Amino acid sequence: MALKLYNTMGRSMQDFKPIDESEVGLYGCGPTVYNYAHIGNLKTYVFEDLLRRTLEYLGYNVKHVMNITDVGHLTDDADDGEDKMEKSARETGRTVWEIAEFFTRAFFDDTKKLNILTPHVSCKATEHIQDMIDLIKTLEDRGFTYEAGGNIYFSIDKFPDYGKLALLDRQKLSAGARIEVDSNKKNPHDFVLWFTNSKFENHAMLWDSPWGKGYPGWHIECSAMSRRYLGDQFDIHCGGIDHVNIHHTNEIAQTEAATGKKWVNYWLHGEFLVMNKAKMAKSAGNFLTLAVLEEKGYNPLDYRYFCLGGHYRSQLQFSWESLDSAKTARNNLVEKVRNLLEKGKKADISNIGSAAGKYCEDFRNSINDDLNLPKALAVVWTLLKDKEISEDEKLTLILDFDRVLGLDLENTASAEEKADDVDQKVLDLIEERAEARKNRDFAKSDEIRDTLKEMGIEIKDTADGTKWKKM
RNA sequence: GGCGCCGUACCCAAGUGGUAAGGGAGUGGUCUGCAAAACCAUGAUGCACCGGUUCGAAUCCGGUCGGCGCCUCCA
Repeated sequence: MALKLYNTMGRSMQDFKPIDESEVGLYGCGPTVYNYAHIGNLKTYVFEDLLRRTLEYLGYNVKHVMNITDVGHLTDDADDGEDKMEKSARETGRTVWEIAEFFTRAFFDDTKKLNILTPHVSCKATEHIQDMIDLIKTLEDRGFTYEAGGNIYFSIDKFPDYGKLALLDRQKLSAGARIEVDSNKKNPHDFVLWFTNSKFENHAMLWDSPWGKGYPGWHIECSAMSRRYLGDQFDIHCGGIDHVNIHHTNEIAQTEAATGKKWVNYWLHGEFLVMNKAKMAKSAGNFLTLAVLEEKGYNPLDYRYFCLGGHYRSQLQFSWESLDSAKTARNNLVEKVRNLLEKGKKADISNIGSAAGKYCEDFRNSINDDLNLPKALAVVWTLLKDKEISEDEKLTLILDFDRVLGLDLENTASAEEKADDVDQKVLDLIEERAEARKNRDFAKSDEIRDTLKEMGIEIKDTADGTKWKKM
């Protein structure tokens, strides 16, 4: 079975066929670095990571590009809200450049903890201003722009296909229902390519351009940078579902207007994380970062496992209860892999038996089915319970599957085995307790168990002696 | 108001025409000084509700109720 992906363009499941078999071009919209990413943002990056890993698992050579939006964008209101980065800088007494640097680093710290593969190219908007200017000039030369009130606008009426991704032709474009329309716009859905007219003095990020000193509109950066690194046409563009209507719609208009060619073949969008019946957002008061989860004792990979439990195209309900269940499940999985590592030996995947091969096929069919990771996880659990499969084969298959799951099972399972960083005192106490148990002094034995628990060490008595692990 | 999506057990969640995956929790058991862990067993005659199509519907069609998102920066 070939890889099938749900393409937002056309709203249908389609067989994936790359433009060039030797390299798949993948572009994902990256973060705007004015604040920490919340776990809802991170859900989308986990999804994109699963997409990339799936493609690589299936043998494709992927070129993954992601932008870093380090030019500020507007906080609210049509085109005249305050710039998010400037606001963050003003509030914290740092420069916008420091803000961008700080939160870019924080973002990559988070993705690393989630075992998200680093994009082959991470490109900053501020380092590609010239590419954007060039693209705007092309649009200008081709007659898609107009100047009004000091800003350069894209005229959507010049681009007949406008809105095909978002099915906008089926919608009545009723802009201005919630915000005041910028009176400079010929069509309410026109958007700014270049601003020279900022409402705010001391706007720190300004560049020279043929239209005057100013800064780029938001949508142009993705068009310009994806084009630089992936060319005029490439395979897959993904991002959050909220980008369908405006951002991706505008990107398509700009890029296709400039090149005169179809741009991207597959558009994939990740659904939102939902908490207390609302999408996660700072304004909704349900803003959780990965750091908060860590403070509460969760491993970032618990959150990754949690994301694996739902399909990327479905909203995922966050609750502490469901995160707990993901944590327990991941711990159980790691425990099983640890046992397999102790007893089994990793074999060559091509030499497994036919019964085991069936699981390989099931797993592959699951991810081929538009990245059905919940189903793929079910395959893993069913495999673990199957008594017909040897432990060597189980280990081999699961470590192979983990190339997609990205749970870092081999390292996690073996790392927790190491005793290097444990206090000698802990080992002494365990020894002392064993002695007490031998003498049937259970009061003392239980007391030591409590002491160890306070030290963060959990113990269990098995037939092979007492085992312990960090909680 | 327009557009898109969703409603499956206590929780999370697959399943889009052939008789309900998986995980967590719970319960019972084995083991244990006890505990924990582990292992074994166990859960929807049912898929928001009503009607229709069909030999057959969670899945298709119509309606009702409820929820989410986008239309404004947003993952």
